[in-house]
Amino acid sequence: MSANVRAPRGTHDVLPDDAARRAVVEDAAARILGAAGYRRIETPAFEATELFARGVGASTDIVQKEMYTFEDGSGRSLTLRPEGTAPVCRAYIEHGMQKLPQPVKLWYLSSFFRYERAQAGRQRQFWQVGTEAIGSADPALDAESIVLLADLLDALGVRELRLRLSSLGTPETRAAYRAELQAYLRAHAERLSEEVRGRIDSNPLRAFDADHSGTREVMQGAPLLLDRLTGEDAEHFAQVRALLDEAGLTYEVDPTLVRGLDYYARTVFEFTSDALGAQSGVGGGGRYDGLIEQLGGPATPGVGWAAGIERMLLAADAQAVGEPVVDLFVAYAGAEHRAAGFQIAHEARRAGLAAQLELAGRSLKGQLKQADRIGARYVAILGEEGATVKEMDSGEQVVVEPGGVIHHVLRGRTL
RNA sequence: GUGGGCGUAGCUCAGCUGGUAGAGCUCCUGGUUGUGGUCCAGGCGGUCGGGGGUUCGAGUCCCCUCGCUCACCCCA
Repeated sequence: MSANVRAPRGTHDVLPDDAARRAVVEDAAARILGAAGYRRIETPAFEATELFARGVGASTDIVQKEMYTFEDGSGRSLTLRPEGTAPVCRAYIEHGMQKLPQPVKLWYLSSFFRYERAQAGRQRQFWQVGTEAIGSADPALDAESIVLLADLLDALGVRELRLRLSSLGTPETRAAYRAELQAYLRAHAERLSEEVRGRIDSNPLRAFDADHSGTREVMQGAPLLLDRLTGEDAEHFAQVRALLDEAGLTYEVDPTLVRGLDYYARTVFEFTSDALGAQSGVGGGGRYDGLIEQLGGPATPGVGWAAGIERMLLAADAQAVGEPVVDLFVAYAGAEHRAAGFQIAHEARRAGLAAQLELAGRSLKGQLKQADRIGARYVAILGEEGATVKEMDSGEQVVVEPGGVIHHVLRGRTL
């Protein structure tokens, strides 16, 4: 390894070409979510550690081993945000948004941080676009939320998408089911993998995801949460499904769908793309009706999702991003004309043109080459006879007064 | 944290059984004493990831280490 400093593991520079593709994502999100009444919010990049410990759940991998936690100068424990829902809920409480018309619909596009081993589609600093709709338990809100994500993924051309859907019930149902599942797992403990056995207390639901053959056999006969939903929860789920059906969305009900954060209740969903590698989830979310209360606010329902920018782009057809337009490149035949060129380039920009000036001391030949590379439509060459304005496509050129360059280009632009 | 693969110029790569480094592309200059896209010539650019060992000699062999990458785990 060379002695040069590199970007830390799991981080990367967003270079100009990539930044242009991201701008497409941001524009699509702003358009689609804005049309549905969502307004942008941005929360701090770091928060009190306690927010995530309480909000995300102490037993989750995120809290147990993936947080970037540090002390600031006064000894406060802070953590780089590993996800977006808890911070937005914190902001909802802190700013008294329960006094606004409900639901409060918010979206964000921010970076998040998790200390994990990087691989394709998984970075230590990653970007997500996400929504949170807080203050209503209406199943229409769940369905609308899912449809919005589907629209965004569709607009971006994300390939080979699949939507999985389930319901976790209310916290009470979930707790009762959890006890039932734990009892079942304990009864078959000897056939379970060591890892799953060790998680019976902390996260029994995850047993459904195990690859271990003995565990899989046991899970074939395990009780399913979907079968234990109360009448209200079952009805809520049925209404979400009916609305999605009506919207023409294809999905698969997967009773084993488990999301890795503790705050989910009732509806949960995840979009995956088979065009991706092992990290196939492009976006997912669900309802978190108990979270606001958990964080010290009034009992308030909410639903939201997050989608990974890097993963959406990986799974999307490479969309050609248009080259930036350059109206004018100002070249000069000798250094004594540089000051005049500087002024013309500046004035051209004030007149609304995209204008660039030779800035590297190239030979005239090199300057024309540069103008060609950046796709300039006109080049103004300043010299003894005045300004030679050359139209690059045709190669035609005319000599004008230096003060007439901008007028000439402006006229040509409308042709 | 655990495995597999890979580390030679900015990029893509070559370098045979060890003899001390090359090509293409890019960039700059010149051919055209003031003019692009083609062509020709030249130039810039590498302690061959790092350290140690074997050897008269290591980019080539051995050991260690760091990094990148894919996967496990988990998620966006």
